[in-house]
Amino acid sequence: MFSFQVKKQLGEARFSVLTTPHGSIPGPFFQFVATQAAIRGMVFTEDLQKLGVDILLANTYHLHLRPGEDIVAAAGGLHEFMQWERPITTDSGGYQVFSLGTQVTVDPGGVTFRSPRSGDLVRFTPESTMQMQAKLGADIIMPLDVCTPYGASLPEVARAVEQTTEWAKRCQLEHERLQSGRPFPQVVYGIVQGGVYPDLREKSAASLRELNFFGYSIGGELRDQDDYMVEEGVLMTTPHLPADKPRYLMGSGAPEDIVRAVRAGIDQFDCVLPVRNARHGKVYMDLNTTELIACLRDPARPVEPARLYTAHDMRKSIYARDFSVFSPANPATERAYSRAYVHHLLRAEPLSGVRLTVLHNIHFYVQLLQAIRQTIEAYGS
RNA sequence: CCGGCGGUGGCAGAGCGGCUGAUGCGCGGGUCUGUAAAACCCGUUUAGGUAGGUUCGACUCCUACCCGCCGGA
Repeated sequence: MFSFQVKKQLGEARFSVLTTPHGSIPGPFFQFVATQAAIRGMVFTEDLQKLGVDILLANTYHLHLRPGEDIVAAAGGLHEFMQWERPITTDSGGYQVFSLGTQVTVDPGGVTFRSPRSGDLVRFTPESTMQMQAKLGADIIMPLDVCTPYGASLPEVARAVEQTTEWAKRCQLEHERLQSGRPFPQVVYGIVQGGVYPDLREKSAASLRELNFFGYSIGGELRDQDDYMVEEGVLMTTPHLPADKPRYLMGSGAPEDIVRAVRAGIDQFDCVLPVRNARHGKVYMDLNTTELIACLRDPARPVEPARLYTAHDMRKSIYARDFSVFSPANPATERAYSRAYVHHLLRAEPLSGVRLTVLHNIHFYVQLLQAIRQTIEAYGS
Protein backbone atom coordinates (compact mmCIF):
# COMPACT_ATOMS: atom_id res chain seq x y z
CA MET A 1 0.00 0.00 0.00
CA PHE A 2 3.01 2.23 0.42
CA SER A 3 5.64 2.91 -2.18
CA PHE A 4 8.09 5.56 -3.17
CA GLN A 5 9.55 6.06 -6.59
CA VAL A 6 11.95 8.57 -8.01
CA LYS A 7 10.71 9.26 -11.52
CA LYS A 8 13.15 11.79 -12.76
CA GLN A 9 16.28 13.45 -11.55
CA LEU A 10 17.79 16.83 -12.36
CA GLY A 11 21.19 16.96 -10.74
CA GLU A 12 20.40 15.79 -7.24
CA ALA A 13 16.84 17.11 -7.41
CA ARG A 14 14.20 14.40 -7.62
CA PHE A 15 10.73 14.28 -9.05
CA SER A 16 9.00 11.44 -7.24
CA VAL A 17 5.73 9.78 -6.42
CA LEU A 18 4.75 8.68 -2.95
CA THR A 19 1.87 6.26 -2.65
CA THR A 20 -0.05 5.89 0.58
CA PRO A 21 -3.34 4.27 1.57
CA HIS A 22 -4.81 7.74 1.15
CA GLY A 23 -3.60 8.34 -2.34
CA SER A 24 -0.48 9.10 -4.32
CA ILE A 25 1.18 12.47 -4.28
CA PRO A 26 3.99 13.85 -6.40
CA GLY A 27 7.23 15.07 -4.85
CA PRO A 28 8.97 17.17 -3.82
CA PHE A 29 5.99 18.05 -1.67
CA PHE A 30 5.25 20.43 1.15
CA GLN A 31 3.23 19.51 4.24
CA PHE A 32 1.25 22.39 5.61
CA VAL A 33 1.23 22.33 9.37
CA ALA A 34 -2.09 21.59 11.03
CA THR A 35 -0.73 21.16 14.53
CA GLN A 36 -4.02 20.56 16.25
CA ALA A 37 -5.70 18.93 13.27
CA ALA A 38 -6.47 22.27 11.65
CA ILE A 39 -4.49 24.91 9.87
CA ARG A 40 -4.67 28.06 11.92
CA GLY A 41 -6.45 31.02 10.43
CA MET A 42 -9.90 29.57 9.76
CA VAL A 43 -8.78 27.39 6.89
CA PHE A 44 -11.18 24.63 5.98
CA THR A 45 -10.69 21.32 4.26
CA GLU A 46 -12.70 22.67 1.36
CA ASP A 47 -10.18 25.50 0.93
CA LEU A 48 -7.28 23.07 0.91
CA GLN A 49 -8.94 20.95 -1.75
CA LYS A 50 -9.58 23.99 -3.92
CA LEU A 51 -6.02 25.17 -3.53
CA GLY A 52 -4.58 21.78 -4.44
CA VAL A 53 -2.94 20.90 -1.15
CA ASP A 54 -1.61 17.32 -1.11
CA ILE A 55 -0.72 16.47 2.45
CA LEU A 56 -0.90 17.85 5.97
CA LEU A 57 1.17 17.51 9.11
CA ALA A 58 -0.36 17.25 12.57
CA ASN A 59 1.31 17.02 15.95
CA THR A 60 1.02 14.16 18.40
CA TYR A 61 1.97 16.22 21.42
CA HIS A 62 -0.68 18.85 20.83
CA LEU A 63 -3.35 16.36 19.87
CA HIS A 64 -2.56 14.33 22.95
CA LEU A 65 -3.19 17.37 25.13
CA ARG A 66 -6.31 18.27 23.25
CA PRO A 67 -8.54 16.57 22.35
CA GLY A 68 -6.60 13.38 23.10
CA GLU A 69 -5.79 10.53 20.73
CA ASP A 70 -8.63 8.39 22.06
CA ILE A 71 -11.18 10.97 21.04
CA VAL A 72 -9.64 11.23 17.59
CA ALA A 73 -9.62 7.45 17.34
CA ALA A 74 -13.26 7.31 18.41
CA ALA A 75 -14.08 9.76 15.65
CA GLY A 76 -12.58 7.31 13.20
CA GLY A 77 -8.99 8.57 13.13
CA LEU A 78 -7.42 11.81 11.96
CA HIS A 79 -8.66 11.59 8.40
CA GLU A 80 -12.25 11.34 9.54
CA PHE A 81 -11.70 13.80 12.33
CA MET A 82 -10.36 16.39 9.91
CA GLN A 83 -12.57 15.40 6.99
CA TRP A 84 -9.38 15.06 5.00
CA GLU A 85 -9.06 12.09 2.69
CA ARG A 86 -5.55 12.68 1.48
CA PRO A 87 -2.29 11.73 3.23
CA ILE A 88 -1.42 12.98 6.70
CA THR A 89 1.82 12.92 8.65
CA THR A 90 2.07 13.22 12.41
CA ASP A 91 5.10 14.49 14.21
CA SER A 92 5.99 12.63 17.37
CA GLY A 93 6.42 15.49 19.78
CA GLY A 94 10.17 15.36 19.38
CA TYR A 95 10.28 18.97 18.29
CA GLN A 96 8.63 20.01 21.54
CA VAL A 97 11.68 18.59 23.32
CA PHE A 98 13.49 21.47 21.74
CA SER A 99 10.86 24.16 21.54
CA LEU A 100 9.51 23.82 25.06
CA GLY A 101 13.05 24.12 26.36
CA THR A 102 13.11 24.34 30.11
CA GLN A 103 9.71 22.70 30.42
CA VAL A 104 11.13 19.40 29.27
CA THR A 105 13.42 16.85 30.82
CA VAL A 106 14.94 14.05 28.80
CA ASP A 107 16.00 10.75 30.30
CA PRO A 108 16.91 7.48 28.63
CA GLY A 109 13.37 6.21 29.07
CA GLY A 110 11.62 9.12 27.40
CA VAL A 111 10.73 12.77 27.89
CA THR A 112 8.65 14.54 30.49
CA PHE A 113 6.88 17.75 29.52
CA ARG A 114 5.25 20.28 31.68
CA SER A 115 2.27 21.36 29.66
CA PRO A 116 2.40 25.11 29.01
CA ARG A 117 -1.38 25.10 29.03
CA SER A 118 -2.25 23.34 32.24
CA GLY A 119 1.07 22.92 33.97
CA ASP A 120 0.44 19.19 34.11
CA LEU A 121 3.29 16.77 33.64
CA VAL A 122 3.09 14.71 30.48
CA ARG A 123 5.31 11.72 29.85
CA PHE A 124 6.20 10.53 26.36
CA THR A 125 8.17 7.40 25.65
CA PRO A 126 9.16 6.04 22.25
CA GLU A 127 6.54 3.34 22.69
CA SER A 128 3.79 5.67 23.82
CA THR A 129 4.24 8.05 20.88
CA MET A 130 3.92 5.12 18.51
CA GLN A 131 0.78 4.00 20.31
CA MET A 132 -0.67 7.47 20.19
CA GLN A 133 0.21 7.87 16.54
CA ALA A 134 -1.31 4.49 15.78
CA LYS A 135 -4.53 5.72 17.31
CA LEU A 136 -4.36 9.02 15.44
CA GLY A 137 -3.92 7.04 12.25
CA ALA A 138 -1.82 9.29 10.05
CA ASP A 139 -0.12 7.70 7.06
CA ILE A 140 3.39 8.77 7.90
CA ILE A 141 4.40 8.77 11.55
CA MET A 142 7.58 9.93 13.24
CA PRO A 143 9.62 8.38 16.01
CA LEU A 144 10.36 10.28 19.18
CA ASP A 145 13.70 12.03 18.79
CA VAL A 146 15.89 14.49 20.60
CA CYS A 147 15.99 17.71 18.63
CA THR A 148 19.02 19.80 19.44
CA PRO A 149 19.08 23.59 19.34
CA TYR A 150 21.42 25.51 17.10
CA GLY A 151 24.78 25.99 18.75
CA ALA A 152 24.58 22.80 20.82
CA SER A 153 28.02 21.47 21.67
CA LEU A 154 29.43 18.37 20.07
CA PRO A 155 29.09 16.18 23.17
CA GLU A 156 25.54 17.39 23.61
CA VAL A 157 24.63 16.61 20.02
CA ALA A 158 26.42 13.28 20.18
CA ARG A 159 24.29 12.33 23.15
CA ALA A 160 21.16 13.41 21.27
CA VAL A 161 22.15 11.27 18.29
CA GLU A 162 22.66 8.25 20.49
CA GLN A 163 19.39 8.74 22.29
CA THR A 164 17.54 9.32 19.02
CA THR A 165 18.97 6.15 17.51
CA GLU A 166 18.08 4.04 20.50
CA TRP A 167 14.59 5.44 20.58
CA ALA A 168 14.29 4.85 16.85
CA LYS A 169 14.88 1.15 17.48
CA ARG A 170 12.28 1.06 20.21
CA CYS A 171 9.83 2.93 18.01
CA GLN A 172 10.46 0.51 15.18
CA LEU A 173 9.74 -2.48 17.44
CA GLU A 174 6.60 -0.94 18.90
CA HIS A 175 5.42 0.08 15.47
CA GLU A 176 5.75 -3.46 14.12
CA ARG A 177 3.80 -4.74 17.07
CA LEU A 178 1.00 -2.22 16.45
CA GLN A 179 0.61 -2.69 12.72
CA SER A 180 -1.09 -6.05 12.59
CA GLY A 181 -4.76 -5.86 11.77
CA ARG A 182 -4.83 -2.17 11.01
CA PRO A 183 -7.24 -1.14 8.27
CA PHE A 184 -4.75 1.47 7.10
CA PRO A 185 -1.08 0.67 7.59
CA GLN A 186 1.41 3.34 8.55
CA VAL A 187 5.07 3.95 7.82
CA VAL A 188 7.77 5.34 10.08
CA TYR A 189 10.71 7.52 9.15
CA GLY A 190 14.08 7.64 10.85
CA ILE A 191 15.18 11.07 12.01
CA VAL A 192 18.82 11.92 11.45
CA GLN A 193 20.25 14.23 14.08
CA GLY A 194 23.82 15.45 14.42
CA GLY A 195 23.50 19.20 14.31
CA VAL A 196 26.19 20.86 12.25
CA TYR A 197 28.72 18.07 12.81
CA PRO A 198 29.31 16.02 9.64
CA ASP A 199 30.66 12.99 11.50
CA LEU A 200 27.60 12.84 13.72
CA ARG A 201 25.23 13.26 10.79
CA GLU A 202 26.97 10.41 9.02
CA LYS A 203 26.92 8.23 12.10
CA SER A 204 23.28 8.99 12.77
CA ALA A 205 22.30 8.23 9.18
CA ALA A 206 24.30 5.02 9.10
CA SER A 207 22.76 3.57 12.23
CA LEU A 208 19.25 4.51 11.15
CA ARG A 209 19.78 2.88 7.77
CA GLU A 210 20.37 -0.41 9.51
CA LEU A 211 16.85 -0.19 10.86
CA ASN A 212 15.49 0.13 7.36
CA PHE A 213 12.92 2.86 7.73
CA PHE A 214 10.50 3.76 4.97
CA GLY A 215 11.99 7.23 4.76
CA TYR A 216 14.57 9.42 6.40
CA SER A 217 14.31 12.87 7.92
CA ILE A 218 16.83 15.51 8.64
CA GLY A 219 16.07 16.95 12.04
CA GLY A 220 17.60 19.41 14.43
CA GLU A 221 17.69 23.16 14.48
CA LEU A 222 20.14 24.39 11.87
CA ARG A 223 19.82 28.13 12.20
CA ASP A 224 19.52 30.94 14.61
CA GLN A 225 19.16 34.65 14.24
CA ASP A 226 22.64 35.16 12.85
CA ASP A 227 23.67 31.83 11.44
CA TYR A 228 22.19 29.71 8.74
CA MET A 229 23.36 26.14 8.30
CA VAL A 230 20.31 24.51 6.77
CA GLU A 231 21.89 23.91 3.40
CA GLU A 232 25.11 22.65 4.97
CA GLY A 233 23.15 20.33 7.22
CA VAL A 234 21.33 18.88 4.24
CA LEU A 235 24.45 18.54 2.14
CA MET A 236 26.35 16.72 4.87
CA THR A 237 23.48 14.27 5.36
CA THR A 238 21.92 13.35 2.02
CA PRO A 239 24.99 11.45 0.76
CA HIS A 240 24.48 9.01 3.62
CA LEU A 241 20.81 8.38 2.92
CA PRO A 242 19.52 5.63 0.63
CA ALA A 243 18.78 6.86 -2.86
CA ASP A 244 15.50 5.02 -3.20
CA LYS A 245 13.81 6.30 -0.03
CA PRO A 246 12.03 9.58 0.70
CA ARG A 247 14.14 12.30 2.27
CA TYR A 248 12.35 14.70 4.53
CA LEU A 249 13.81 17.99 5.74
CA MET A 250 11.92 18.75 8.90
CA GLY A 251 10.79 22.23 9.76
CA SER A 252 12.63 24.25 7.15
CA GLY A 253 10.57 25.93 4.54
CA ALA A 254 11.26 29.48 3.51
CA PRO A 255 10.94 29.35 -0.28
CA GLU A 256 14.70 29.65 -0.68
CA ASP A 257 15.22 26.85 1.84
CA ILE A 258 13.00 24.65 -0.25
CA VAL A 259 14.77 25.40 -3.51
CA ARG A 260 18.19 24.83 -1.99
CA ALA A 261 17.14 21.62 -0.30
CA VAL A 262 15.40 20.26 -3.38
CA ARG A 263 18.61 20.90 -5.24
CA ALA A 264 20.38 18.79 -2.61
CA GLY A 265 17.94 15.91 -3.05
CA ILE A 266 15.16 16.53 -0.53
CA ASP A 267 11.69 15.25 -1.38
CA GLN A 268 9.54 16.30 1.53
CA PHE A 269 9.09 19.44 3.61
CA ASP A 270 7.04 20.96 6.33
CA CYS A 271 7.14 24.37 7.87
CA VAL A 272 4.90 26.68 9.85
CA LEU A 273 6.38 29.70 8.10
CA PRO A 274 3.88 30.31 5.30
CA VAL A 275 0.89 30.06 7.61
CA ARG A 276 2.45 31.85 10.56
CA ASN A 277 3.75 34.65 8.40
CA ALA A 278 0.36 35.02 6.81
CA ARG A 279 -1.25 35.27 10.21
CA HIS A 280 1.30 37.89 11.16
CA GLY A 281 0.65 39.86 8.01
CA LYS A 282 3.51 38.81 5.75
CA VAL A 283 2.53 37.48 2.37
CA TYR A 284 4.60 35.90 -0.36
CA MET A 285 4.04 36.94 -3.91
CA ASP A 286 5.51 37.39 -7.38
CA LEU A 287 7.07 33.95 -7.70
CA ASN A 288 9.77 34.27 -10.33
CA THR A 289 9.56 30.95 -12.13
CA THR A 290 12.28 31.88 -14.57
CA GLU A 291 14.69 32.35 -11.71
CA LEU A 292 13.41 29.19 -10.05
CA ILE A 293 14.07 27.14 -13.16
CA ALA A 294 17.51 28.68 -13.50
CA CYS A 295 18.36 27.75 -9.91
CA LEU A 296 17.22 24.18 -10.35
CA ARG A 297 19.04 23.68 -13.62
CA ASP A 298 22.25 25.20 -12.35
CA PRO A 299 23.09 23.93 -8.85
CA ALA A 300 25.93 26.42 -8.61
CA ARG A 301 23.60 29.37 -9.01
CA PRO A 302 23.08 31.19 -5.71
CA VAL A 303 19.47 31.07 -4.54
CA GLU A 304 18.64 34.65 -3.68
CA PRO A 305 15.31 35.19 -1.97
CA ALA A 306 14.94 38.66 -3.43
CA ARG A 307 15.17 37.30 -6.95
CA LEU A 308 12.81 34.41 -6.30
CA TYR A 309 9.82 36.22 -4.79
CA THR A 310 8.76 39.25 -2.81
CA ALA A 311 7.58 39.15 0.77
CA HIS A 312 5.16 41.92 1.51
CA ASP A 313 4.01 43.07 4.90
CA MET A 314 0.29 43.68 4.76
CA ARG A 315 0.42 45.73 7.91
CA LYS A 316 2.54 48.42 6.40
CA SER A 317 1.01 49.61 3.24
CA ILE A 318 -1.81 47.56 1.91
CA TYR A 319 -3.08 50.62 0.12
CA ALA A 320 0.23 51.70 -1.27
CA ARG A 321 0.89 48.55 -3.17
CA ASP A 322 -0.99 47.05 -6.02
CA PHE A 323 -3.62 44.47 -5.49
CA SER A 324 -1.87 41.59 -7.15
CA VAL A 325 -1.45 40.29 -3.62
CA PHE A 326 -4.80 38.77 -4.22
CA SER A 327 -4.23 36.72 -7.25
CA PRO A 328 -7.37 36.46 -9.33
CA ALA A 329 -6.11 33.04 -10.35
CA ASN A 330 -6.61 31.92 -6.81
CA PRO A 331 -10.13 30.64 -6.44
CA ALA A 332 -9.98 31.19 -2.73
CA THR A 333 -9.35 34.88 -3.13
CA GLU A 334 -11.59 35.48 -6.08
CA ARG A 335 -13.82 37.77 -4.07
CA ALA A 336 -10.92 39.93 -3.07
CA TYR A 337 -10.95 42.40 -5.87
CA SER A 338 -12.20 45.63 -4.50
CA ARG A 339 -10.35 47.90 -2.19
CA ALA A 340 -13.47 48.21 -0.13
CA TYR A 341 -13.68 44.48 0.30
CA VAL A 342 -10.10 44.17 1.49
CA HIS A 343 -10.55 47.07 3.82
CA HIS A 344 -13.58 45.37 5.18
CA LEU A 345 -11.71 42.14 5.74
CA LEU A 346 -8.53 43.51 7.20
CA ARG A 347 -9.95 46.23 9.38
CA ALA A 348 -13.49 45.37 10.25
CA GLU A 349 -13.11 41.62 10.46
CA PRO A 350 -9.55 40.71 11.30
CA LEU A 351 -10.45 37.05 11.44
CA SER A 352 -11.42 37.06 7.84
CA GLY A 353 -8.41 39.14 6.86
CA VAL A 354 -6.12 36.58 8.42
CA ARG A 355 -7.95 33.84 6.64
CA LEU A 356 -7.39 35.61 3.36
CA THR A 357 -3.65 36.04 3.82
CA VAL A 358 -3.28 32.44 4.99
CA LEU A 359 -5.05 31.18 1.90
CA HIS A 360 -2.86 33.40 -0.19
CA ASN A 361 0.37 32.00 1.21
CA ILE A 362 -0.87 28.43 0.91
CA HIS A 363 -1.64 29.16 -2.71
CA PHE A 364 1.85 30.57 -3.19
CA TYR A 365 3.46 27.47 -1.73
CA VAL A 366 1.34 25.14 -3.80
CA GLN A 367 2.45 27.02 -6.89
CA LEU A 368 6.07 27.00 -5.77
CA LEU A 369 6.13 23.25 -5.31
CA GLN A 370 4.26 22.68 -8.55
CA ALA A 371 6.78 24.76 -10.43
CA ILE A 372 9.63 22.84 -8.82
CA ARG A 373 8.15 19.49 -9.83
CA GLN A 374 7.39 20.61 -13.34
CA THR A 375 10.92 21.86 -13.78
CA ILE A 376 12.52 18.64 -12.60
CA GLU A 377 10.14 16.60 -14.70
CA ALA A 378 10.73 18.70 -17.77
CA TYR A 379 14.48 19.04 -17.61
CA GLY A 380 15.42 15.92 -15.65
CA SER A 381 16.16 12.46 -16.87
C1' C B 1 -35.20 77.76 28.56
C1' C B 2 -34.44 74.41 33.03
C1' G B 3 -31.82 70.16 35.16
C1' G B 4 -27.93 66.39 34.93
C1' C B 5 -23.29 64.74 32.94
C1' G B 6 -19.03 65.63 30.29
C1' G B 7 -14.95 68.28 27.28
C1' U B 8 -7.41 64.87 28.47
C1' G B 9 -2.24 62.59 22.75
C1' G B 10 -4.60 60.54 15.64
C1' C B 11 -8.87 57.85 18.23
C1' A B 12 -10.77 55.50 22.76
C1' G B 13 -10.12 56.07 27.86
C1' A B 14 -7.96 56.39 33.44
C1' G B 15 -5.78 58.75 37.61
C1' C B 16 -3.79 62.65 40.59
C1' G B 17 -3.37 69.80 44.36
C1' G B 18 2.96 69.27 43.00
C1' C B 19 6.44 63.51 42.11
C1' U B 20 6.09 65.38 34.19
C1' G B 21 -0.06 61.30 30.70
C1' A B 22 -1.92 54.40 33.00
C1' U B 23 -4.06 51.30 29.45
C1' G B 24 -6.13 49.94 24.71
C1' C B 25 -6.41 50.99 19.41
C1' G B 26 -3.98 53.15 15.39
C1' C B 27 0.60 54.36 13.13
C1' G B 28 6.14 53.25 12.17
C1' G B 29 10.09 49.48 12.69
C1' G B 30 11.58 44.37 13.98
C1' U B 31 11.26 38.98 14.97
C1' C B 32 9.12 34.51 13.08
C1' U B 33 11.24 27.90 10.05
C1' G B 34 8.93 19.26 12.67
C1' U B 35 3.48 26.26 16.16
C1' A B 36 3.71 27.83 24.15
C1' A B 37 2.87 32.57 18.14
C1' A B 38 -4.26 35.77 14.35
C1' A B 39 1.87 36.23 18.80
C1' C B 40 5.88 38.83 20.68
C1' C B 41 9.61 43.05 20.89
C1' C B 42 10.87 48.30 20.02
C1' G B 43 9.26 53.25 18.73
C1' U B 44 5.25 56.89 18.51
C1' U B 45 3.63 62.31 24.85
C1' U B 46 6.13 67.28 26.86
C1' A B 47 -2.12 67.01 26.60
C1' G B 48 -5.86 68.98 29.57
C1' G B 49 -12.50 73.54 25.53
C1' U B 50 -11.80 79.20 26.51
C1' A B 51 -11.09 83.33 30.02
C1' G B 52 -10.38 84.43 34.86
C1' G B 53 -9.99 83.19 40.24
C1' U B 54 -8.10 80.45 44.80
C1' U B 55 -3.07 78.50 45.93
C1' C B 56 3.87 78.67 46.98
C1' G B 57 1.94 75.44 42.95
C1' A B 58 -3.99 73.36 39.06
C1' C B 59 -5.34 68.93 34.29
C1' U B 60 -7.13 68.18 39.25
C1' C B 61 -10.82 73.20 43.50
C1' C B 62 -14.13 77.81 42.25
C1' U B 63 -16.73 81.30 38.60
C1' A B 64 -18.26 82.67 33.77
C1' C B 65 -18.51 81.51 28.83
C1' C B 66 -18.24 78.00 24.53
C1' C B 67 -19.24 73.01 22.79
C1' G B 68 -21.33 67.91 23.19
C1' C B 69 -24.66 64.09 25.23
C1' C B 70 -29.07 62.76 28.16
C1' G B 71 -33.74 64.13 30.44
C1' G B 72 -37.76 67.87 31.04
C1' A B 73 -40.71 72.07 29.45
